[in-house]
Amino acid sequence: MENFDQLQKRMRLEYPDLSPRLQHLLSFAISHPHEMALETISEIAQKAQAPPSSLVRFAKHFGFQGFSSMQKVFRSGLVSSISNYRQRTRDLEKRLSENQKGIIPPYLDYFIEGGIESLNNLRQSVNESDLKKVVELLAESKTVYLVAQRRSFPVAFYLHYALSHLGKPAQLLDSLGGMLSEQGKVMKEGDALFAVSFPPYAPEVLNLVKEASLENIKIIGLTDSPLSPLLSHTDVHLEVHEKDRFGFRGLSFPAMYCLALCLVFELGRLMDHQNGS
Amino acid sequence: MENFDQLQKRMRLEYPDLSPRLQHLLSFAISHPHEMALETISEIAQKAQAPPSSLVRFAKHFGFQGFSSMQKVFRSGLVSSISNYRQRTRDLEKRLSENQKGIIPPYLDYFIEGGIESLNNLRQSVNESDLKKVVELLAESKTVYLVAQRRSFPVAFYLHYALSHLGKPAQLLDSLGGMLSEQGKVMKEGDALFAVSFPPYAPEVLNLVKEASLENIKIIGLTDSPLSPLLSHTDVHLEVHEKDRFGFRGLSFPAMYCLALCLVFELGRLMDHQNGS
DNA sequence: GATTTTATGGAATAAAAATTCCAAAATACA
DNA sequence: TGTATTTTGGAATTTTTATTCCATAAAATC
Repeated sequence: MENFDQLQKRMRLEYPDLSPRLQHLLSFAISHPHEMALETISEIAQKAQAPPSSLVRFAKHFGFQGFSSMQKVFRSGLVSSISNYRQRTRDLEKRLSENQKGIIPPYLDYFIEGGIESLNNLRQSVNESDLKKVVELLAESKTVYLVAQRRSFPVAFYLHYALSHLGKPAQLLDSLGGMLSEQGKVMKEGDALFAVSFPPYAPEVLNLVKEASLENIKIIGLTDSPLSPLLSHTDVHLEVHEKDRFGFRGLSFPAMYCLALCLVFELGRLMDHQNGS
Repeated sequence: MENFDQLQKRMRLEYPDLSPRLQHLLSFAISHPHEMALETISEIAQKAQAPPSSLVRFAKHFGFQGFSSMQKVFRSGLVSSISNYRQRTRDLEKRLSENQKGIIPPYLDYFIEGGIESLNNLRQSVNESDLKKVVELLAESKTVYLVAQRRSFPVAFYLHYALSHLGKPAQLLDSLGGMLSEQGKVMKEGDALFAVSFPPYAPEVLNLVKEASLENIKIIGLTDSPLSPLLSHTDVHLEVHEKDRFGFRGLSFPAMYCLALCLVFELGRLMDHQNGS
């Protein structure tokens, strides 16, 4: 019997020649191998948003007698990935314990562990009522302005993208051409300013926040510590503590993005709810 | 639903009080969890040298409705050995679907679990030699150009920030004023283009990549699937599969940022090493 | 050692899952 | 624009799988 890796390779190769539906199923199969291995044809069909018959057709296209025989290959792949995974974990543990000083590459696992730890910490560092308050402020405000500089900037960009897609009026204060302060002048009472700032706290952001707070604009802060200079001007703030790796603290910000995603999601729900009722 | 570890514990405890046949099945179940999880009742019956009805009886003895519901627990145990957070996610998903009306569920936890799962998957989806190749390409190139649009843009921005801080000449092609194509004209042989693209793949990025590859610029791709249109022009590529949450697939990209951070770190090491020797 | 109770296997049945097939929709082609 | 071809979804059917039930065997109790 053909093994899982071979099958996957073959599938990737044939992708361009498939019909739209089969392409769709193929990309589902590749990104959800566990589901393909373990669930029944109708459960998979539901998740992949396709009828069961298409899955049978899909299997047949790749030369299987039917869905079931294809699933066997996925199952064998699952089992072998388990042994690989266990092996890898053991290896990593061994290397780490043998070699406390210089960890031996690949470092990727090490960064992954750090990311997971940051995410786990997030559970504790964010309290539910602050989160709720932030979402409500965002919902109430006419326009949400987003500001961040340097390494925090991607978060603001990301929020701007997500809010816009939600239909929430949002403006990114990107400091294009050094016009940050001027960009900020557009804000009016009833708007909210979402400021993201991590050390070294950019003074431009701090200034903007100060000015905005004088104009009665609601300020939401996203930062890393209770000592952040931002906090004296915010109406609500969320705190995220990222785990550092070799001094690269929070460069990858998994917890922050996760929190941002959650915010947007909750805002979406709230907005739906308000429209619906 | 009871989880696999709890079940196993309970089974071991009851062992002495079971009938001979059930004892026999129990020891089979414990020593062959994969079979219990994946095969059909009759296949298991055959391997365990017992009739199928005994397996049903076995399951019922432990309070299950039948064999199938017990098998689900074994399956969840199988998967959780790959990523032990997955079961929790499933439980959460189930709770969410059971309770769709107005509860205040811990959505943040749900996104956290998703992030953790993405990070865990990253271990499997990135292979070491590709990663190494990317780092080497970055090290060799005179200038690294970064391109991405829309929701992928923050990653490119982030990489630009990190590379610059490392002392690696880097340029962000940000499409400011719609000048993407013109910005790309600056690239010369000896440079590298790092393109990030996730669905819906921005055509501008694809075009830029095509043009660059004609000019003998090394192309590095960061994308989500082997089916990405980018891939036919890249010299190396890295693949990241983000877990989706309520259809918000990869909006928060924890795995991608983690990978990017790791890349930068490895590049830094390589550069240090080359300068030092 | 007879009788009651419990355990067991396997055939019959029920349930679930996979597959087939056909009509309708979409697409390509003339 | 009409016709042929391909693709698609879903209901009907078949196959597979799980479960029930009962006759028989084994063990325990008296």
